[in-house]
Amino acid sequence: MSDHPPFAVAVDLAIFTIRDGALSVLLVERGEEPFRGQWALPGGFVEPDEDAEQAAWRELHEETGLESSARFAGHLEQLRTYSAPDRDPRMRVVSVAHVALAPDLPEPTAGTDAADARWWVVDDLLSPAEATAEEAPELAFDHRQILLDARERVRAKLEYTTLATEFVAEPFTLPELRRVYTAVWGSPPDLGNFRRKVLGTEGFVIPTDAHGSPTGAGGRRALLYRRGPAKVVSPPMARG
Amino acid sequence: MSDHPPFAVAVDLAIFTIRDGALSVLLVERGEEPFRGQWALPGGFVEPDEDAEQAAWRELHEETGLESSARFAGHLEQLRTYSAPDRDPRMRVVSVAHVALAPDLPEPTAGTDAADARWWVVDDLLSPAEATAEEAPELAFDHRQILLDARERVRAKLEYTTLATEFVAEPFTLPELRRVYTAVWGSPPDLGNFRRKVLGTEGFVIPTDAHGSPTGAGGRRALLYRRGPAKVVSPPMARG
DNA sequence: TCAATAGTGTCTTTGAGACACTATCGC
DNA sequence: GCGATAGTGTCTCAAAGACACTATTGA
Repeated sequence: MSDHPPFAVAVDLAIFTIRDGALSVLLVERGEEPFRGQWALPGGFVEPDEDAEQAAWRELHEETGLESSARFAGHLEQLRTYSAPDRDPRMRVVSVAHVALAPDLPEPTAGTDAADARWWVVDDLLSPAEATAEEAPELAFDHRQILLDARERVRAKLEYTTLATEFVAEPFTLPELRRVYTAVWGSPPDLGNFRRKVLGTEGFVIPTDAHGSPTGAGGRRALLYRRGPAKVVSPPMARG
Repeated sequence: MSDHPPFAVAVDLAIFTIRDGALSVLLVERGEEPFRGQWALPGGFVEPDEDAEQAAWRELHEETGLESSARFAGHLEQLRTYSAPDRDPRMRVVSVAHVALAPDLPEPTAGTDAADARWWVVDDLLSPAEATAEEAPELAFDHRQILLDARERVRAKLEYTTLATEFVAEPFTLPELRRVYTAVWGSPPDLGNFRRKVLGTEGFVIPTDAHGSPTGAGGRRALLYRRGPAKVVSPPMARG
């Protein structure tokens, strides 16, 4: 009972954004063993002087290439810890997985130990039917399970929090915000009911007096909003 | 980036039960440094051949004294991981905290490295107003924060899951189940509305044809139920 | 003027909140 | 009978679901 065998402690990140109307996640192609050449969630080891959340922020900045530039504007939270004894063939590693959300991040650049990095459509990666244009790779380690859990966390939190606003850049329109729900849940919430819920929830969004640009050819210009201070939505917005 | 400093990985448990109508948690008095003599959540180090959840189950059995006897019947789930660099003065330890629920566990016996072990009323430990009969000890390490997070997890999960049934032994009456909500949320849900919700949620409880014994002196005998297969309550039961 | 998108109004249904009422027990 | 607890019924109100309708833009 008094021994405490050494472990390595890592963080892994499921970094989500909405690209072309689809929930997407950042993966890196591993440049080193194990799983060299396979795609994985970005991550790294926790340093001696930082906690897991700080390590996650650091990795997030490194992987998204926003290290030196302005601060990352999105949301980061701990998901859960994965600790199966054989999850890393090299040694005993427990991983504290995190979920990050961001509006419209730039195309990533490969980090120091990654051969490549790019966005993938989450449903392409997780759906068994792989009739999609993209080849959907198997993920390294237990990262498929982490990604499944991360997607479920995001889906659930859209129901009872204002987290969706973290997926859009300010200022944003209500149709943009609605497209976030459409991408995450898989089908669009009713337009009228969606507006009633968002606008009827105190502090969800703050109206501005400006209008957005037209989306395509023709169509009314939507009003622009900013994120409000509210964090929870009660009662929750029901998932389709 | 390629170094991976050694950590110890521990599990800590917030083991809850309802005793005398109050949400209670099991604490152990530490028999060794650091924090010798202070009260703490039970826990221990993860062994090389087990994952965190297995370690949590093992500790749960050890601490509740149910090791050799019949299997523990309650619920166990991961809460979150605590990893502040200075959370343990001896060395770098990350703790994967878990929450466990059980009906009516016996008075615990001190484990190998604990001087004592007993149940505490959670509100006595966490409320700033310490006008209670019990002296409310400061908790060792960051265990006060873990207990706060664990209580909030349980409170939240009573809203949208059938988790409350894990706090009562089968078979149970609806008034017993209602007392679980009363203890966790701090005030009793309306009796009629509570029954409507529980009985109207398919698979929450399964009726038997037996009646319970009278509670005190006089009063109708309540029908007995068993846990149903349902895990979620939708829409959620609103917290008072 | 038409297609496309943004936004409003309203009827229906569901379910929670509140609370009065009835039923069954020990004494 | 009475007090105590278990259980039922019902009125009201808040909010979601469904969907029709109006408004504003570019081509």
